[in-house]
Amino acid sequence: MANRADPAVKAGSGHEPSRDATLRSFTGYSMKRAFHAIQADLKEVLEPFGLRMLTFSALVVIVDNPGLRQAELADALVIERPNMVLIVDQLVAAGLISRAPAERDRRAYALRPTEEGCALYQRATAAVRAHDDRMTKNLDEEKRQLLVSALGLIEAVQWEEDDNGERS
Amino acid sequence: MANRADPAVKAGSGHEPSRDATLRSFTGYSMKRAFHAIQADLKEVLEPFGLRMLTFSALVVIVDNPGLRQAELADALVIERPNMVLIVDQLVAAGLISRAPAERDRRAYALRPTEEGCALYQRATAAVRAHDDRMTKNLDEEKRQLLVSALGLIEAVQWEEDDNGERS
DNA sequence: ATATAACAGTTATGCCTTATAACGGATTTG
DNA sequence: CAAATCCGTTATAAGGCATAACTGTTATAT
Repeated sequence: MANRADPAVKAGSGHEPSRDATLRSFTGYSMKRAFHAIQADLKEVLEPFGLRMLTFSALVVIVDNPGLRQAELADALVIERPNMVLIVDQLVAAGLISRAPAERDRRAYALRPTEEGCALYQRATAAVRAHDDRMTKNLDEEKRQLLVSALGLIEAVQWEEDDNGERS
Repeated sequence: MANRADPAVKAGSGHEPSRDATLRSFTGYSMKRAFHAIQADLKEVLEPFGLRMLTFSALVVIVDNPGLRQAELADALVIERPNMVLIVDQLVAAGLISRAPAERDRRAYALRPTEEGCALYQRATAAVRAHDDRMTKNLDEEKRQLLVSALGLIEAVQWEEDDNGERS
């Protein structure tokens, strides 16, 4: 039980030494707070481009993988298909991508960036890269890569945890 | 400018090497995916206790800081005061905390855990600790602490960022 | 070939989280 | 005392996320 994190922070001393000491010992809590900071900053970064986090992410994947279908896009971004509809709608309405019927399958749509989409992709990714550099400016490159690596390992746990579901 | 991340991943080769390669170069994107995995797992962990992430977090802070006010609790968890009301309501309704009038200030409430709250705190934190260990099982202790440290440094950027052209 | 299952996109719906404005009551400050 | 501030609250809105159910379409099985 007490392998780590044994703060026992109690009030009453006179100054409060961060009232969330116990929560701080949980990786998820620290991640939530850090991600919240990133999210708030990124929102302001993307606002001038008329993009949100999800529309930006979708645009990037579409530019990098022109012609993919909505289901593939949803899979890549780990978004449920129903929630993908509005995101694609918004990108189409903004003239950033086109939703053309897919070849050999009249059910699906092939998503491709327009010229405006490609242009905005360039400017937005540069801005987001600057944002990312700013948020990680207190980390040297080694620590930053270790952070990303650690995040990937955490995400991967869900796939190796109980290998029940997928047959792939 | 091109200090890192130059994927230029295009489709068409035949096998798709993760369609979100560009996004993967952004710290925030990796963090979102990792946090998403943690959140999903934690939700199931807390469900048997009748708790959500926010109610659990609030309960922990209240147990660790008995007698604090709602505004202080909201501050500690970086939650807006209006959103704190329902969380506290839920904890009170579950009989886990008490909302007693504060001394010397008839506006405020002093939040204290009940015995049931303390008991649930013990069991829930143990379960969450196990969950956290499970999610970080692929990280040795050094990397895990480095991860938490890096997350703290990222979160801290928002407080030291005033000299730049950003609006506060 | 035809019935059945599986799939792509969509609609509708609901829950949770987050954010803001505004209010009444209480307290502090000038 | 008057004004500003603070505490908790209500109302409201937007966004993210998840599920069921529906339409057409494609693939599969008998």
